[in-house]
Amino acid sequence: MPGTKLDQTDRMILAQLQGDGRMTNVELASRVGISAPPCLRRVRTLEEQGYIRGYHADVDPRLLGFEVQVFAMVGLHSQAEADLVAFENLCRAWPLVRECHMLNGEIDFILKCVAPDLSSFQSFLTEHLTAAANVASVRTSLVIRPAKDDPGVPFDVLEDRLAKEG
Amino acid sequence: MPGTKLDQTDRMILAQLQGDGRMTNVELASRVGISAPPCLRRVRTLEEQGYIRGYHADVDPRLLGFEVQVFAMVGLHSQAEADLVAFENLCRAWPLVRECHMLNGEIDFILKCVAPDLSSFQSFLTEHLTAAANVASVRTSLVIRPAKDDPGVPFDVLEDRLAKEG
DNA sequence: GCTGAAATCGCCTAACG
DNA sequence: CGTTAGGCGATTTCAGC
Repeated sequence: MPGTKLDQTDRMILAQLQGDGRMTNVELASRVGISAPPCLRRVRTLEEQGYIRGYHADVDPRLLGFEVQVFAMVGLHSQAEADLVAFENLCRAWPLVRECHMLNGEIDFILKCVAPDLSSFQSFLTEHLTAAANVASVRTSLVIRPAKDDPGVPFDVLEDRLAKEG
Repeated sequence: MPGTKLDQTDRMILAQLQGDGRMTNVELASRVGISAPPCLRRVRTLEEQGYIRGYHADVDPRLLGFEVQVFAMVGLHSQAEADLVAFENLCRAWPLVRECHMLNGEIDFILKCVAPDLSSFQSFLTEHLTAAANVASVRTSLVIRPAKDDPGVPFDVLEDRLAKEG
């Protein structure tokens, strides 16, 4: 599906749209040094081939009343594939769970959660997460403060790498 | 700074732009049931007041050659504020570290990292992260597969909550 | 204050070279 | 990939609720 490999213009487009996803196409085109029509064609292709998975406004959870962010490290009793998938599907159904990643090592999953306040998170924790089938252990850590939250991919690292390879 | 409280139209705008940050303003206006000019004014206000922190294309790291995603749990020797800030600034300077959150409990920080491959991550780990001043312990877990990665805030939970309060 | 309607301006996006 | 060109969206202005 990814099909074609990207040239530097494509990578510049991705870097620009990662930085400002609402930029107009003419602005984008001028920044990457081509005219608008081919720029738009490239963007459409990048979307179709999956390089761009979507565009999202970055909304401040705290200002909207979600005061609490929590990381939850989850261990399961069974790591059989069917049981892993079952737990992933549970996570997808829980709106307070925003991210769920399967890990190697002792922790099976890490979950990034938000909640309006501590008590509603505790309710979720006791009534849903720790109560779920196959869940063996849950360790939670409150986010005291977010120190860095950059989107996606470091394009400068990518360019460095490509430069060294030739 | 947040100043005014949001009405339901504002929250619908946020929910829509979180779902598709590149939607045109007329499309957005029709979805939330008002005409384009007031809709645009609301969006600008939401941006100025910090409810919308930015717009970002969601770029696929793997297709761009970042095959490895890692969570790193970091413990520090000193939790004095100056030392915490010093570590946060290090993280901000490391491009492979995409997120850094200060936590309560035994773990002081959790880092979400990306890297082109395992060996470049190992290099970063040994030469930079574990070598950094004040770092006491680092535990890393590779992401086997991402199971859920939803942006921001669950607006359905927010609306439920507001409905119950009246 | 807010919204909506009209008008202008600029962008998007075909078709073609 | 660039240029042209027609249609649509964005944005200001102004009037009404």
